[in-house]
Amino acid sequence: MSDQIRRNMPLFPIGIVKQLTELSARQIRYYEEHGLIHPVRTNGNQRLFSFNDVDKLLEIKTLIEQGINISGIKRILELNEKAAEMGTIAQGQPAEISDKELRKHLKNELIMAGRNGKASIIQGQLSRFFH
DNA sequence: ATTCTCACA
DNA sequence: TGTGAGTA
Repeated sequence: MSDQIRRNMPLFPIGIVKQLTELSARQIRYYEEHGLIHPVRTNGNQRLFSFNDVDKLLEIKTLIEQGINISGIKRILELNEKAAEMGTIAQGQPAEISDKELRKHLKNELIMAGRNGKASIIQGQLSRFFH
């Protein structure tokens, strides 16, 4: 079983996620409403969160504490995904796009995010692209 | 005992 | 965001 499916395996109910993240159930549900996380539903309509969801919520918590609004967080999360995808492509044997173009895209994404919010936190994820 | 949705003195 | 109501 790959790590991907392992990390996305629906495992815990909101009660446990609440303790793991120290976020209120209200907040967790609210963030779902705004598309920040996508927990699966059981037959009884109860949410089941994956390890990735919890990890994501922890990032969201950090961002919230820094005063970033939902839309800002949404954009940062999207950038992380794009960065991850590009990282996969960049590392894969058949480089689909040149390093030059990759950096160009990321730079634009960063500018976009920086304009609307106060987002410079993702540099940790992107630093490896800017040597 | 838990979680869910909805609504707001 | 908190919180209480009424369910499942």
